Amino acid sequence: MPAQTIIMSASPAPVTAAPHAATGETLFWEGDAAERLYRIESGIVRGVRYTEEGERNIVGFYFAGDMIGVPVAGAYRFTAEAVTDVTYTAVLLDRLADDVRSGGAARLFETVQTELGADELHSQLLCRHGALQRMCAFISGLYRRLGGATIEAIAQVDMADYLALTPETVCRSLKKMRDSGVIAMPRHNRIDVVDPGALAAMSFQ
Amino acid sequence: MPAQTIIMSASPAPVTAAPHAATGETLFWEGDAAERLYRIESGIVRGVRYTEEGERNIVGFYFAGDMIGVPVAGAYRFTAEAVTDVTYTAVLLDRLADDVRSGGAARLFETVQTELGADELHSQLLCRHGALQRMCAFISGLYRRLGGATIEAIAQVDMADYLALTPETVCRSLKKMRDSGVIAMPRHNRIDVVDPGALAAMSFQ
DNA sequence: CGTTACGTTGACTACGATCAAGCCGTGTGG
DNA sequence: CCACACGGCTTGATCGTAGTCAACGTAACG
Repeated sequence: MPAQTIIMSASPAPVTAAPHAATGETLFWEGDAAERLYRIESGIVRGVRYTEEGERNIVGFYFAGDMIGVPVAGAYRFTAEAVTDVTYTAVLLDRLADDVRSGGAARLFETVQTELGADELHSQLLCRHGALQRMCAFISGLYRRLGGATIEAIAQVDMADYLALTPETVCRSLKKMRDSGVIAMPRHNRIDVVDPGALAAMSFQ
Repeated sequence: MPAQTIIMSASPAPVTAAPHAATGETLFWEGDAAERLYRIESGIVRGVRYTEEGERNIVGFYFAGDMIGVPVAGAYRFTAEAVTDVTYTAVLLDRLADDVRSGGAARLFETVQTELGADELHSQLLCRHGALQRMCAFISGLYRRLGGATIEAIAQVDMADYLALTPETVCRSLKKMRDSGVIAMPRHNRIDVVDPGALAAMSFQ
């Protein structure tokens, strides 16, 4: 069950602690009626969808500053699960409409940038032929997005489900990247980007 | 150069002929400042993007009723090219903001449904392993979207660039589908869906 | 009528999925 | 505290499939 905490209507003075979701918890479920958007304040969230055949797909990873939960036909497009401990702010849809009213055309699309951008990125990654290039492009993208050399907490299984690869292939690709010296892995779930330039170069075959 | 015709501000009485783009013409360019959205009235449009390495990617096909041209950071996300002759309506962004003002939360996301849905579909297709399944899912999706048994005018090269396959593989997959009797191809650029059920079934391996 | 782009077919190859086995780290119960 | 089990990671061997290269056929257009 997702955490149901939301920012209540009118209590501006003392900002209570931001709502929180522990590792593995679900923020919202695919298909549920969307009442609010979630703005991630800290931590990592993964967007999950299950195919008719029962395969798990990851549609995106989301980070601090991202706004997720945009509905299609009133329902959430994917299930949002906390990869790490996550703090977030919930924004009621009605409240959002007010914002747009005052913000005008420019603000109109701000709220959907995250999901539009995430989907776009996902397609671009999947278009790359070659497991190694896909992995390099993925890690390179994370490196830029997170603005730092260290990527932590994302399981290889999740990368596999995101990039439409098998866990074995992900593992082998990471090994190649280690052997090439573009990354280091002090622990299994931690990737240090050593040579960002070479990493980016390897994204384009 | 794209057709620059737009619906002018206040002339409600006699509806002039809808703006028109001939086969191959460009409606808008990736990266251009987005001033208006395009609502397709008839025909087929493809969304195109070129990678840094010069490869052509097709990000989506759009049909009558679809609204395209949603900007990210003020710029169009892809180039829109007319696959067939196309008629469309241009909606100024300012006008759109007015609409949202009067329409409230529900209308807020209506304008982005097309692109959000298209990106989602694209990811789902690309996630399928197996060229035949990908092709079947693609054709099956077109069949449902177009609400008819006939799919015309989409080149195999375009399908290849959309599904991240080679033209050769697309051709061979279509041949298999012909041999299985799920589709017929009276001409090279026309596909008749003969057995929609079997087609859908083949989408899931 | 020639040119060009697209489609078709075949032979070969490379890459990633699959199957199988073992390893490691974490968490739980005796 | 250790034993054990579980999930995730790692490595190897094999196989199938889609990419590649090459050649030819066919439709569309000026």
